[in-house]
Amino acid sequence: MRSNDCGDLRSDHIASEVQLCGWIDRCRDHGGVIFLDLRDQSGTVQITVDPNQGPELFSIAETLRNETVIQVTGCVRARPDEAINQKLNTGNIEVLASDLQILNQVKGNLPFSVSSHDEESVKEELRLRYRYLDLRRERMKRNLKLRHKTIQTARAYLEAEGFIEVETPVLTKSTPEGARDYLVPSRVCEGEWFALPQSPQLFKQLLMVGGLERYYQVARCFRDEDLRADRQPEFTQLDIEMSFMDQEQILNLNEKLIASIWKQVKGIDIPIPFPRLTWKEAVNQYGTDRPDNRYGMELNDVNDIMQDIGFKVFSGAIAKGGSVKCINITGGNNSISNVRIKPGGDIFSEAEKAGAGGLAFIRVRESNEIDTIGAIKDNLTSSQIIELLNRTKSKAGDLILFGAGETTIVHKTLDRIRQYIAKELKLIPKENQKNYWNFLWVTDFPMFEFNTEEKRLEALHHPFCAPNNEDLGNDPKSWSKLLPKSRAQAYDLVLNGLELGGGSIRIHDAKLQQEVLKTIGLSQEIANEQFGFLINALELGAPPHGGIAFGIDRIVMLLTGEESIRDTIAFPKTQQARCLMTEAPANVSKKQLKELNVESTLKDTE
RNA sequence: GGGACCGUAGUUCAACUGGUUAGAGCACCGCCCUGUCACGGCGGAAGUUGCGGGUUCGAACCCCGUCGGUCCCGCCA
Repeated sequence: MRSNDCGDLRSDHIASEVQLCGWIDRCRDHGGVIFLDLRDQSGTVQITVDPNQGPELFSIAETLRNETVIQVTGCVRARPDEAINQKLNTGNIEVLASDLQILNQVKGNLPFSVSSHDEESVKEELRLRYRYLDLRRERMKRNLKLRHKTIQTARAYLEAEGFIEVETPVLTKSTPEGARDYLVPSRVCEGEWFALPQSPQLFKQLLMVGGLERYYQVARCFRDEDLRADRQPEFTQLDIEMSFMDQEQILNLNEKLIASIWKQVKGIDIPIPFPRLTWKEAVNQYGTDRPDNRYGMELNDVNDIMQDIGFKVFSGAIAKGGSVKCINITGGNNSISNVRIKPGGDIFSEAEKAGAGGLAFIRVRESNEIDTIGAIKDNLTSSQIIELLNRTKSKAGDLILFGAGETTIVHKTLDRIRQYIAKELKLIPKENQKNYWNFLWVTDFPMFEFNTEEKRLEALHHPFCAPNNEDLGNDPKSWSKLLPKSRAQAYDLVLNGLELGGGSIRIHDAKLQQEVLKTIGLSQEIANEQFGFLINALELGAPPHGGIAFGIDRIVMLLTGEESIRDTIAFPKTQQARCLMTEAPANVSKKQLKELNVESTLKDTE
């Protein structure tokens, strides 16, 4: 149907006869001559329709509207000097049409303009309803190409490293831990249900037991939880697992993988190895396990200074087992007014959203003088003030903000304020600046955290992470005592405050696996019912193994600079997990439900 | 489950404090135009202000409900 792509035509093609297909991006009808911008996947080129080429051709051209699909035959020719358009890659030439076929018309009005010349922002609701039109636009096309390149680069790298891609089931078994499952009723096995995988975790471990040694998969994962800008009910992981590799080797391999993606996709050399923080360091210094450490304002623990002072908000918090921590904002005296940190202010309300009751502050003046509320100032001795200023490395002109209370709330509050202020004061590097891409490994996560609602320990990552050998020791008899306080051989890759991926060394010992399941409160019976196949496999020659999974959608979001992963996915869902284009989910017939032995408990509204 | 914001011609936006016939750009339709490239000129059509109810002499605007979208908390790694 076509001999060339529109966007590829250059001066070299002058005098050659070409056939092109594509969409009308725009037309300019001058009465005597008509210019058509013809667009295909490669770009656009100007088609010139001259009445001298025949009245039939010309009268067809007069009827053309935006987004009509046409086929053009014509001759490439140089534009007159005064008509050269430097803004276009194809701006030196044009195609003089000799024949023009309409391949498809546009009926009625377009829901929105496709041409990239119309940069007006179209409501996302419309973009999603007519996603195929949105995909024709430059932005989505660019994002999907970049996504493709990201995945291709990963495949090439892993191929070179001896990995093989294996597909794992989408219809699988519901598991008790983790997110809510999407369920699929089985027709054949009456009354029983499949679940869609939250990740291929167990299958990839079983591939290792199966001797595959190096596996990867671009795997679709499903989680039936509420959505966010960076969360979709179905999303894609680059899932990797390998045998006979320790944590150090796995991290090395993966930072090379990430560096090669950034090199291929963005042309940027990312220095390796990536910096590392332990989980404990991350939480203590930044209040979160995925810190953005491109700007300062680290958290300072001032419990020792504040524990006995007369200001009860501070000393009382510590007495109850909580903490007092603070961040120093360089030059904050000028950049942040009191109104903003007092009740009703924007910074105060950020603290409130994190669960804080208040937001204490100290303004640092010359000669170690401070300004703050009387209740704090009157209760601090000058040596305590000097100690505080030293601890926080504060100078005259700085502003110190405090969180006091339950330690997790203090961390959450200061983490949130830190990020908010960095954004407000424009402390975050721009994409063209050198330290914009800030990769970080966070390691040594705890194995478990306490779930206060259910009053039991929960796996922080998942219950298949191997504990740290030093923490656990060699005596199985002491495992039940040592496990709850052990660190895991688990790691997360963090980029600019976003978690890109995470993984761990897995347990390959059946006894230890059972002990971990017991620790999170699964009885032996339930553990066997849910994970018997895994335990059996671990008893039949499982190699030491570990791996990682990266969130492809998030990686592409960062590479494209988009603020939502929806813009990296061809057909995403709305926050109500609905597809506006197909209108899924939708009702099914009673007959279908009956076959599946499923009945709705919703009242019939018909 | 909870909080915040949004919904006006096909589309992007406007419409003062509740006050005449809800306006404009682009798109669309008609006419004119041979070098434009976000072409230009003249004219035209286009609206259940998401939907339902209420308050009011009077509602796009205020109130209640509902549907849809976005962001966030809870939830989720």
